[in-house]
Amino acid sequence: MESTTAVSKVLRNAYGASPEMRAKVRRTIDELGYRPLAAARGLRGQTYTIGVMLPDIRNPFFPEILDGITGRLADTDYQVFLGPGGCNDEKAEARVTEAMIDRGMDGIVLIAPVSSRARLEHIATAVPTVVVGRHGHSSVYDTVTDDDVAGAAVLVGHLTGLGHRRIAHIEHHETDPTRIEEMPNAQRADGYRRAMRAHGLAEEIDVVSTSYTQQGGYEGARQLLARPNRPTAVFAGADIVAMGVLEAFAEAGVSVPDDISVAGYDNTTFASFGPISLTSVDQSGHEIGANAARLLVERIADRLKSPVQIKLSPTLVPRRTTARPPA
Amino acid sequence: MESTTAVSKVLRNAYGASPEMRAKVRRTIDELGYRPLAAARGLRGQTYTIGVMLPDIRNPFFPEILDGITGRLADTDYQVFLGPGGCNDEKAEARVTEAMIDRGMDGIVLIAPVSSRARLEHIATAVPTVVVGRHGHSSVYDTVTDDDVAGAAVLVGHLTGLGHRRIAHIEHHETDPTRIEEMPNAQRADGYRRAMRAHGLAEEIDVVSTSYTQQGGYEGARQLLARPNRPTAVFAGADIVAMGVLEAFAEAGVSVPDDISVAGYDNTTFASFGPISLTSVDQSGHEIGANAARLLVERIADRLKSPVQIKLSPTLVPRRTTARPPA
DNA sequence: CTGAAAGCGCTAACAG
DNA sequence: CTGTTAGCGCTTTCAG
Repeated sequence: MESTTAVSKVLRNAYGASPEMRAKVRRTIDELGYRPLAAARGLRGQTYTIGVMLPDIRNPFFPEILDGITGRLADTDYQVFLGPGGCNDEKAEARVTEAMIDRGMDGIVLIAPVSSRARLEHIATAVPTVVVGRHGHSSVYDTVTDDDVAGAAVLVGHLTGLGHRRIAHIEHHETDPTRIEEMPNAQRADGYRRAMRAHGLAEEIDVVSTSYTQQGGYEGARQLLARPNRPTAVFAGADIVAMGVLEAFAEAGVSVPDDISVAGYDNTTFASFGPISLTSVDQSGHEIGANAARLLVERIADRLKSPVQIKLSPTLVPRRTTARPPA
Repeated sequence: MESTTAVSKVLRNAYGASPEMRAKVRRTIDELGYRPLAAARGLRGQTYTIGVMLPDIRNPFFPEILDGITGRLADTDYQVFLGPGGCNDEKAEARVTEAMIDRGMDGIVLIAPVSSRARLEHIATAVPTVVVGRHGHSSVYDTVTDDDVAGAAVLVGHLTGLGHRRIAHIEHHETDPTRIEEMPNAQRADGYRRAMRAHGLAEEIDVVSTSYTQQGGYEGARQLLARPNRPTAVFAGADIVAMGVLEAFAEAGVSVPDDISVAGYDNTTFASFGPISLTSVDQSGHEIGANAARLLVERIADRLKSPVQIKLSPTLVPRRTTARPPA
């Protein structure tokens, strides 16, 4: 007769069950359509559940990361659940992460969290954690990021290569000092400044601070249009920002790229959409996700292993919104 | 001394605890930073977790529904988690729903599921369920849908009102007989046919069967362009399909709306984006989500209550891709 | 290699 | 109104 212990062992591929016993149990499980209750398993062992916090469902870049994560985890027993983490809202972020911890999740992936460093470490102490999209090391969690400085540089290089000099940048306004170091938006702005200087264009540096939203792009573009000496190219910190820029330019009768070139960052589906065809920087979200999942599984296996930082290289995707500046 | 029972009662706002006791317990909970383990609660009572299955993260219509759900649940103790349910993949859908049941979720919302009727009823038998976006009644689950027939009619009315007669429709090809009755795509195609007949345009009915993807829209548009007698307006079954249509038309040098008018369905952010400005039908996703959440909470409270079907009315959002047909 | 027994953190019945 | 006592379904000792 199969005991509950035997079933448990088979389920967990644990040591101490004969091949015959395994087969027999497997057969019976299939016949009865038995499914172990993950919540109960969690009380003693694992829940086989991994939580992914997405700050903004609407951002078309995140699905790429998610695909990378689920793809990497597809062959395992882990199930991924997404926590909707209210855009740029620390409170909402805290609520979701607490909820994940309360549900006994085995590990969590935080995508571009806005919480303080201290909170991230607090979370990582409670449960194995991988942070995506925040620069800056930690002794308790692993990180996977895109090299935003390099991405900004390659984009500025593309524009100068086309002959642009007056290249403006629209950034997401950041006040918090630690976040200035860790957030991708700040890194992109920094990369832009460095690249401009490297090309001898320090005098032309022109940064507009709004936010990484379509509205932010729209407002930023309006400000740039009001300049006595308009830029010939605009580097928007994210594709969604570029969308707002394109909208403002269309409204103002500014032709892209004939009058002004526009480039984004993230290579979202928006950017690749034919009629828009936005030049952008691709972060290879799929790889980011796959790496995050791998690191998380490793950390679940060994919570004390020393943290890893992975930095991936973005690539430029030139399209039809960038061209030579008007003669 | 507070007993575990007292704490449990306070946590659940249950009957049988004096105000003083409540206050005292609350204070101690705060001091100790105690958090109840949801998994353990679930073993006896509820997990305070609600699962939402999204078939496709990338579809910009779904976030609206999600906002409606989370908004309605924000003031409750329920926490929402999303299950990523591989686009149009019954296997993936089954895996996610099983996972939700295994985790002891208190209720689940299925958004536009593709699973068979039998499977939906099976799920609903195991856990309180609300199905969004599938027409057709059930005795075990509630449904919330948009009136797709009415939506198609209002759109066809808009086009005939502009003077169009040759109005083509691009639909998502459906073979399964039950799904033909239940899926929104089939309802929209049906609504289109009926509306055309109602306007005395039975002879002009022209349906292209591809899929609700950008690629499907692109291919459908190519087919329509190859017609000896091109339509003057195209009703794409979904905004994402309209995107593909616009791309094909742009490529072929067909001007929208001067040569051909184009309309979509769903009123996604894509459609509202200025430079695109696609005429579309708004499903009020927020309301759909809010209603789904309400029904689910009610069903969790009383699993035997008789099922409710809510059908919401869509509204037309006319924009710049539709105009009078060329003279 | 197998199975009986204890207990994970909570809630539900019950007795005080 | 309070506290004690049994489990929820699993995993994990620990004897056999």
